[in-house]
Amino acid sequence: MATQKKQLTKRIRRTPEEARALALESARRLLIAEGPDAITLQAVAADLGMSHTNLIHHFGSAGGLQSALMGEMVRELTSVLEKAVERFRAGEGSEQDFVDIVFEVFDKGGAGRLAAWIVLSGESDKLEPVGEVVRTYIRNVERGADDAHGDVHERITSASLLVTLAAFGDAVIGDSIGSMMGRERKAMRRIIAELLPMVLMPPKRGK
Amino acid sequence: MATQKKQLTKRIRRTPEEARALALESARRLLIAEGPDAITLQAVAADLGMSHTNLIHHFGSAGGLQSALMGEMVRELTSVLEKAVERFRAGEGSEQDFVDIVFEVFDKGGAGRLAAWIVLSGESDKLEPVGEVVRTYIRNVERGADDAHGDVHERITSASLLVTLAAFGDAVIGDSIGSMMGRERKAMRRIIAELLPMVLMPPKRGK
DNA sequence: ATTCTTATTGAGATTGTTGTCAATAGTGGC
DNA sequence: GCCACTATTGACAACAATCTCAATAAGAAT
Repeated sequence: MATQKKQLTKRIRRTPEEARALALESARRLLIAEGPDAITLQAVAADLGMSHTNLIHHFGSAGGLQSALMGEMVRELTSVLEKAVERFRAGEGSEQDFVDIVFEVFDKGGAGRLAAWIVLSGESDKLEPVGEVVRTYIRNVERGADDAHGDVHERITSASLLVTLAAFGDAVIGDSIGSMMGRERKAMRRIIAELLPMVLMPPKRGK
Repeated sequence: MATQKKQLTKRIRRTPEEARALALESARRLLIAEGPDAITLQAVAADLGMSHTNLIHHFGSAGGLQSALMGEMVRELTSVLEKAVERFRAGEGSEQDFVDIVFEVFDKGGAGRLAAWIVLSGESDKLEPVGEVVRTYIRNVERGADDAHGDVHERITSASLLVTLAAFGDAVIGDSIGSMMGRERKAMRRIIAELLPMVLMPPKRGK
């Protein structure tokens, strides 16, 4: 029967949803600002002014918090991608617009650092929902495409690969690489946007 | 005067260089196989069958080991890049050969995971040596290039950006993305090699 | 052999993180 | 007001990682 010390500050009682939302928000800030290792129960709790045991109460464990964060960010990423792809298919934006949106979610949204973290910690399967979006996207575009330019499937997956990898790379090391080469940060986006038509509708080669 | 327990196994005495080399080798294996968090003094020591205090003796601290590993890998990366660039400039290989070499060092060499780790842990300045290589490369190529295709500097940095970011992205998340799209791993290399001439010698646009 | 250097080791001390457990205090329902 | 539910907390245990320190042993030099 251990006795408990007198309470110093007033408790703030939140709904479970709100508590979880606050924690995930804080964890994401930490991820983007200081990297994956900074996401500890203590750090998140301190950032929110609550005890770390409360986080365990809501997420079950430290791993639970990590998984929840990954899940949330993957959901957000897929959602943004879905909308961007839909707009592009409907002809409501230029290649540059599309590329910008993808680059933005990987960079500012933290999806790039998130993906790097997930892969580096050996949990690649957590990225599967993104794969699902990509696959249905490819299927949809194929249905609406004309067959004038050879293998439709190949062209579309090539373009997707190009944009995704470039956006990812740009988000994680674009800052370093850009400053090394003395180029402004947006350069990569322009290059990709200009190359996109070449991949989607390549000039006919020998056939 | 604490007494020390009897020695169980024979000590293996190495030269400092050999001990450091072994440790770095082991640390690199751990990085590639299990991610940055797996590189602990204990894990490396266990892998080598030595005590972790010995690693502290040779590297000063856990951070010292990390820095040494980063330094070594960055040196190797820059060296490989230098040679590849030199060969490509001398016309001794196709675009595909060049791209393959860069992709390979980022992937198998672990440079991709290394770079991601460095950036995620906020030590981007450790990548500066790579920047130096890239800059002298750009200067060299500019000197030998003909001026027929507009802004030489812009074209060359664009191509470098493209290859570097793509190789990095491919090394870190290429496996996941590739399997999501049901494409073989080498697809990205082919795409980049095909696009390279378009960036280096773009078809003239309106001028 | 003897000495000297230093690579190597075991034993704690320390710290940070995760996790358990019982006690406490908001909040809504009665 | 009273009660049940549970979000929240403090105390403490368990563990892993880093690091200090003195002791030890391998190899070279003399």
